[in-house]
Amino acid sequence: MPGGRPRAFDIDAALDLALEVFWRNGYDGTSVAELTAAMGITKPSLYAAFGNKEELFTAVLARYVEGPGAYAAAALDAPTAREVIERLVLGAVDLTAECPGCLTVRAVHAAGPEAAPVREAAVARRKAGETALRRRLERASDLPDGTDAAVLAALVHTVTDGIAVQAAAGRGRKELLRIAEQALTYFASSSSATLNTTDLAVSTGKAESPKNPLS
Amino acid sequence: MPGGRPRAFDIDAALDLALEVFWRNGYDGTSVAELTAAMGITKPSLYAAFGNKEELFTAVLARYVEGPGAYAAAALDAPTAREVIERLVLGAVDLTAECPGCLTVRAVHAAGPEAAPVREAAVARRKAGETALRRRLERASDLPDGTDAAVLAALVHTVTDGIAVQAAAGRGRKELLRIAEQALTYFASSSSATLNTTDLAVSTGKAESPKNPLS
DNA sequence: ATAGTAATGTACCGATGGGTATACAACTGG
DNA sequence: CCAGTTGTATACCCATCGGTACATTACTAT
Repeated sequence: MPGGRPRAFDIDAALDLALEVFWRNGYDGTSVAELTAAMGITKPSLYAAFGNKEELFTAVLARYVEGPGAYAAAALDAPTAREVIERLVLGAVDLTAECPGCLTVRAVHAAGPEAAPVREAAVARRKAGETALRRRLERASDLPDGTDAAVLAALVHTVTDGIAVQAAAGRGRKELLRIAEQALTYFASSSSATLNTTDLAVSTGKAESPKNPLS
Repeated sequence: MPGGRPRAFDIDAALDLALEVFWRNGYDGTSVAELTAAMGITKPSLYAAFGNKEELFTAVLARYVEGPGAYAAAALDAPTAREVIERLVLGAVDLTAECPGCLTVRAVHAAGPEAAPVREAAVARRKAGETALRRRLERASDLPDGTDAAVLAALVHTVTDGIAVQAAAGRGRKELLRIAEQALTYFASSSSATLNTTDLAVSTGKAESPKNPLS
């Protein structure tokens, strides 16, 4: 029954353009004027279609995980835990090398009380991804017995976050790749060398751990 | 010759107060009004003493590395590479757990052309720290032969960056510590298990891409 | 045709951003 | 006491911020 003037732009295409801007400049580093310029629409159109800047960002975030971030979900389908981790880490390099920085890493750093919903949305997305990884690792058969899947998932996440920061700090793709490979070498060496009884290395079985020498 | 009215506040104390604000909100998330409020001075005093917001930030950055960030330089004095790395990683936990996020990580994400000098200053500081670590690792005797000190230094830096992001994303100190310990376990296991190049860990050269499906 | 609806373009809103002009207050050397 | 100098306080500058009012345009249903 409803008529009305038809929208003169494609919602998803506009979201992709907005994504690019948010990706490069972060949430609070992006102005609505920049968004409308990039999207090729006017402010009233933006507000009519997406509500406001914050809602637009959460829509962009959803498109991000289904688009550029889809590799992460796909990585979980790899046959072994090691390959899952490898795909995640190398995928992080590809993702952040092409356009420095990671949308959720930037979003987590959004400042100010008015950006709180944005931070929370980003944290929720990150948590969901990490939980999925943890579940996948729990089902894995190629990890040493006693491996704490939650901690390992968090560590992998930490490494990919670090890669994103390194990319944002100007590190080029080649360097990022070497860092990623080095990290994977460490992961793999532990994974295959469970019996590699080194003096202090193998606390793998226990959550008990090295002591903290710092305050 | 020169007289003049004496400054009514202490420069270093003011810098510390500014540091706290920048730390919590990042460079472009912090307004001059917030700064003056926190520092207990007026805008003209701030501009007279520090030049402008950007110069104030670089001064704060210098104080950061000599203050809260001093643990990083001190860590290099540890007797072994392993202990150096341990101190750096655990130090990152302490640093970022108390006040979520890392000043330089945030600064690297500062947006806009006018923040370019800030980004560059942060990148320079980070690079200097990493170079110092690399030099220290080159002198170490407890690393496997053939270890690439530059890559290892970059990886450690990547992990500490990741920890900062995790802290900013709301991870608590206890969790951060477990992640850090897990990372150290991997480092240690390889450190004794020389060049444990496992079969597959390296799909290396391939730029096989998750690829960005969006325009 | 005409009524109803929804998107568009222009032009604007108050609030806040970084930064400053100007007048005054507090110190120094003569 | 006075000139020179330098920090402080009030009050203001313009640009930009996120968000909107309003009149207009383009469509559907009757």
